Amino acid sequence: MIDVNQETCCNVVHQEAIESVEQLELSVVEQLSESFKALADPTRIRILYNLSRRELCVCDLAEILGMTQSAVSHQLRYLKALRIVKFRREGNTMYYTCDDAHIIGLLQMALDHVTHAQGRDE
Amino acid sequence: MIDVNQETCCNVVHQEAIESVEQLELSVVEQLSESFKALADPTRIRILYNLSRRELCVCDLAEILGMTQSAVSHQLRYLKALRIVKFRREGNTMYYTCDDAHIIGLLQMALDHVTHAQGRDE
DNA sequence: CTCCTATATGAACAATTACTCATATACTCA
DNA sequence: TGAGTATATGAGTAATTGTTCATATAGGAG
Repeated sequence: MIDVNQETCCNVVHQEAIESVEQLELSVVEQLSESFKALADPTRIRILYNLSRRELCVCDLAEILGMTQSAVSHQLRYLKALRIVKFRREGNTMYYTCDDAHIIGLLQMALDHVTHAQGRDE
Repeated sequence: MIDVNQETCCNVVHQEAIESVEQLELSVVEQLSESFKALADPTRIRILYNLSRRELCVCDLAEILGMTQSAVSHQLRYLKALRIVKFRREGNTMYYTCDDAHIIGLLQMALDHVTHAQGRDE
């Protein structure tokens, strides 16, 4: 069965191959990329790593990361919007934590790979 | 012990808190973000998902994704540079696969979370 | 109330990104 | 050789992103 309507590219589309993989729903793909985007930036990785180990205030994070309070605060806002970090107020000070098992799991899994698979094939 | 030299932010840096978390090496953080960046784009997620299930040519991918051959080829170059996808030539046709256990593991873990934890607290 | 401090936020900007378009490359077949 | 095809790639572009700077908000101490 030679197939139809592919303006996309070439003529040698393997129809059977195309149909053999069940596609992900686009909303699922969006959710996936949302999670990975949160972890795709070095600053956010370091923030999440620290907040997964200990409750810290904005100021502590700025000191640890060697970044401005504003830069840290912007990233926290991003993570807050995704509900990845939680926070509580104590006077003027905001304390943040990360207990998102999903995100921490992804981070830990990637970390295990990087720190373990050293000196093997890659 | 009140601490020293923090021009970063406020004066209420919790020295004990800062020192309690062992920091990641920056090179490790870079490697982590490299992996997550690869998965942070919907197009790449769909490409990797398909290539983890089956060997496909550029043309098939373009058809599946409803994108131009060029766009797909650019993303494949990106993934190739990170050694996340492999390929073989058969005449004019390039067949790509993804057997990177690390990346597939991350993708699968995130996918499990999205498709499982539906209707619970998030 | 006023001043001080910790954090949040809007605007601006440079860097990066994902795509399009045109073209180059590399292979097949005659 | 030369035409045809599948893929790769460089330049250009619009959109996004991570930061800085200046300022706003909100609570505490007096």
